[in-house]
Amino acid sequence: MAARPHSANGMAEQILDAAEKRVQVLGFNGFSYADVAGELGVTTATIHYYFPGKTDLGVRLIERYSERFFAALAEIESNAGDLCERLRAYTEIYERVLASERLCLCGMLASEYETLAEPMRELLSDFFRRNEEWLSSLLDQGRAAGGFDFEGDTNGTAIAIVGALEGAMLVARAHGGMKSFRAATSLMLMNVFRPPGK
Amino acid sequence: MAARPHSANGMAEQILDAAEKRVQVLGFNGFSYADVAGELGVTTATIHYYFPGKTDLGVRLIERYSERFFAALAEIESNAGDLCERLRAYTEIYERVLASERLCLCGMLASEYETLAEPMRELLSDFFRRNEEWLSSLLDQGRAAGGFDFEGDTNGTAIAIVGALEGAMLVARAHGGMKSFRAATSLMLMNVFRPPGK
DNA sequence: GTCTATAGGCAGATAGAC
DNA sequence: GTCTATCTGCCTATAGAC
Repeated sequence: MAARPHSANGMAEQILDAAEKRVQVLGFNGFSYADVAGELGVTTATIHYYFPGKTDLGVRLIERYSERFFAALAEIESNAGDLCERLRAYTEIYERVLASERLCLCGMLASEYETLAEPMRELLSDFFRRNEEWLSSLLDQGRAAGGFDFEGDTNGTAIAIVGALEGAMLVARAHGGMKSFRAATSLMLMNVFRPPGK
Repeated sequence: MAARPHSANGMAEQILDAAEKRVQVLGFNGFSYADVAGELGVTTATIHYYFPGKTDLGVRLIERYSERFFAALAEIESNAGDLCERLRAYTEIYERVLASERLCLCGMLASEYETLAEPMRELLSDFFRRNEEWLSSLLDQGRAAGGFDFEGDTNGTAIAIVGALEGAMLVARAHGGMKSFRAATSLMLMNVFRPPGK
């Protein structure tokens, strides 16, 4: 691989890393360019060079987070595990985020939805829609294979799972911690997996 | 009831009403004294007269919301309905909030938890703890009576229900709307109510 | 109780030197 | 690419007149 052209290489990624952490902890309206600049040892003008407006930064944050998130879902699919293990792996993505003392980037942004510019709103909606689609597909397969025993339509169940995990993270931080998050995931998994006839 | 002493009577409540709406839509960091003052036709100095600091206002908002919320739970208990109807009524509290194009005040504040002063954090934790307790009691009764068929401990199930409802509201606003919220509640209710042997 | 006036700080953003 | 310097605007908060 050829050497990168500039010494500044990676600055955009460093900015995204620092901003991402702040959004996941403090929210999009809870951090400033000065915060990020301070951590990186640059001035706010440098941040504006890479991301002219805060919405530009926000858009890239959602895009990058989504890319990684759905890459992780593709990773789950490429692994051999059965459908139960895949759903369990899905919940573990959220659990790892919470363990790092952050919340889901898109969950945080969803709470600020009404204050966000349109480009960010659209990407946020896409994130949840793609989660819903991925889970719906998994649930359909599980139902066809006989391993899952949930009731109701798969789309509704899928979006309910996303909401349950996002909400479990939210509540866990204010009350109950990781223990209450795990209670929520295991309850959800038991309900989906409960063997027919039980 | 005697006449109120001042023409200004009710100003504190009007401030709380206007601020509450803003927190439920925009978040605690998403509104300003100027917003509230503008709606009420007064200046920001008037708001500061009743609530010297924004944290004072936030504390009263949580206290008042909690009083009303737990009064609604007491109302549910005083009505004759069976345990299934009570749990259903619990979810309808959240549904009415979402129908008014707001989110739960405490859910919104939970997303901003790390930016809040300590007095607000404590009251927030109390809100979720009291919800957990109320639901735990309901679940214990339902289990003893044989009407509920969930697995796992009641406290974990209780906090999972709170998280599922909070998260369902959050996600519904960014994607799916009321339809996806209802899917989440009916899934949750079916799981708790599923008759043994099914 | 509510106002005018204003302080003091921090936000996002820009121009232009280097 | 990154800086210095600065702008404009909004924020929370306060002093003091009425």
